[in-house]
Amino acid sequence: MKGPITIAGATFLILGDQLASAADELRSEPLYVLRHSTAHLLAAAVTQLWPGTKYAIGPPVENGFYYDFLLPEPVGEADLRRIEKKMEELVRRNLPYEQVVLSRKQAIERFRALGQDFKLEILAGEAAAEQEISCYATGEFFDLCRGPHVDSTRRLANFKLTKVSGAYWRGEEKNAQLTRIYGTAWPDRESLDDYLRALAEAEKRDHKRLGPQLKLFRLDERTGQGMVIWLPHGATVRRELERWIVDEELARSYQHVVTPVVAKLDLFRQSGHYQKFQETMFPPMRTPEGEELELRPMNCPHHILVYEAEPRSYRDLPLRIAEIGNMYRWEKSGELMGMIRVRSIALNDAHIFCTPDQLQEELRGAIELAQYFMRTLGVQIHRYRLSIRDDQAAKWVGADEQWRHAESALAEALDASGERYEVGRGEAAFYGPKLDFQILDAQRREFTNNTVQVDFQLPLRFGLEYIAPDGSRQTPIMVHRGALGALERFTAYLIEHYAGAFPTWLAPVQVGVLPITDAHVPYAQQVAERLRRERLRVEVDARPERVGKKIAEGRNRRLPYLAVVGEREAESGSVQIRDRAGEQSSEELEAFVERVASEVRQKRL
RNA sequence: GCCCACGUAGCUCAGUCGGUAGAGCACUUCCUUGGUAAGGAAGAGGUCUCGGGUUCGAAUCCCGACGUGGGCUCCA
Repeated sequence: MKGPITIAGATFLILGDQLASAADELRSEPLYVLRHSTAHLLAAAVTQLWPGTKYAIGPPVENGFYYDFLLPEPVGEADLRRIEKKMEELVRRNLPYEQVVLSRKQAIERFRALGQDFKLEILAGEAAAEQEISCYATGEFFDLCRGPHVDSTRRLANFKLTKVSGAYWRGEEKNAQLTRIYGTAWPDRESLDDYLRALAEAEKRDHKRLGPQLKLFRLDERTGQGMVIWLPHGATVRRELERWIVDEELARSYQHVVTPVVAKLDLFRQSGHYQKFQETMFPPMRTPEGEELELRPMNCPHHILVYEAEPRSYRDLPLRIAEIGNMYRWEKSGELMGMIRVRSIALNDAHIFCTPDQLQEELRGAIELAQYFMRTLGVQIHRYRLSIRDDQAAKWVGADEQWRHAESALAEALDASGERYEVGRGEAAFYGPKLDFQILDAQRREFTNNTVQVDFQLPLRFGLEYIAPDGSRQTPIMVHRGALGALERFTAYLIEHYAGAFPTWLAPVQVGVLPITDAHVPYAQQVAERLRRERLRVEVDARPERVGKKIAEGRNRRLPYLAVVGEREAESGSVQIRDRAGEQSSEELEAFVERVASEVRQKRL
């Protein structure tokens, strides 16, 4: 399951096993060694504090490390301080990290004597082939480990334990749940402090904090979990995005449709969603008349019905059916997160029905459109991932040949785009491989923002056809593609990306007009009216407050422009403009109107 | 769903050993009409998430439910 694989003549590094299976060069990186050794230090402290603890694995990860334990009693965040103290004590004792190479038999005996069942499992599993078993001893702590490590615990000074969570042994839900303790570790005090400071900064851009603060959205338990209330400001941002998306798609020969969020359950039986995706679907509704209705988890079946609305000829293809489609997924309660992971989802969705000859170009077009959207918004795709099957056949539907065809088609389209990408085995959709556009949130957690998928299955399940030039009936290929992604997740991402300071064209309020005294309110209203005639979004702050306060608040609200108007401006028909950078300028009202209107037209960043 | 936390005014948060509720901002009213980052005063606002329990007495301790956060699993 590890190592490079080859698709369509190109070779890719497999992701998904994180650093735990890192290549040998990576294992010797100084920072990797430091964090890996700190993980051992953590385990040494924990096993001293809680004798009888069984330790599982403890790899370095981005910014730090963790170690998984089966503890004799529950351990929580309140215990972290105590564990850190013990770690510091071990650091002061200047304990060496000593490599001990044992024969397979000796190793098994040793870990059996220690009662370390997880290590025995590893010896019987992934380390089964090795005859010489590398172990490391640090004081009384003894671990199965390839190393390398630092020479002594005294090299480890700049660490901090950060959180406790549950984690399943070998990452499988049916296995025992272990206690995972996370920490961060750095070569020097400054790097540690910088990292902790950056975390605190990231919290300030957190969409869960900024969203309610800027009145963009709220979540209320009375709507049910994962159901977003888009407040007027957030709805404005979303509406601007939607208008833009629809315009751009219409310009690329997409046809927009509107379809309902509820359908008979049989529709999802036919599509296969109910068989393969059921645990992510809301339970069916049973009507008094005995009908079974289902909230749709995806829009594809409805778009297939659009395709079927009339007989199709090859001349109709490619047929690009688009919708900003609402769908509902029953995500488990613990999986929900702010607006990034929700249960009511509005996807910038489309299904392209095409011939095999057209597939390449359609995939490229879908990739380019997504990139155009991202470029215009000044956001960056963190990485591209080609998600393919793994060898657990039960998870996937369709013939091998079609999967291979689909995988190579995506790989070729990606190659043509010139983007570097990685391969995610086992990350495919149940009906076909996909290309995932990955983004990072403020805390550098990775999410899939958008996908482009090739699908041979659904057209077959629905018996879709088109008449080919020779008069024969052929099955079209379906491309499922997002471009912007889900509006909830993407808006959350934008809030964090811009730290709430949306580009003017997206800003819920673009200009705040601030009269200096009551006497200037009529002129302020005039200015606002003029701006509104250009379809700009304006607010007049007519409260009897000092202009300094109005400015402070306008800045807190991240308004792109504040127009201060007083005696001078009213007389000369001008505005005193203050932008978000704090730059001030006096401008003729007409010049300002044109400047902002043009900035909005150009969607300037 | 699972593990670990958390839940006090609209928001951010204090609240000691169990003794009956506090601040700042926001809101309302009054004063102030002030030219570029927060004027002054007063007022109103609470079933301390909900339900049980322990106790003479619970925001505080215990149990459960609900919700939120960080992870795990899953995923756009």
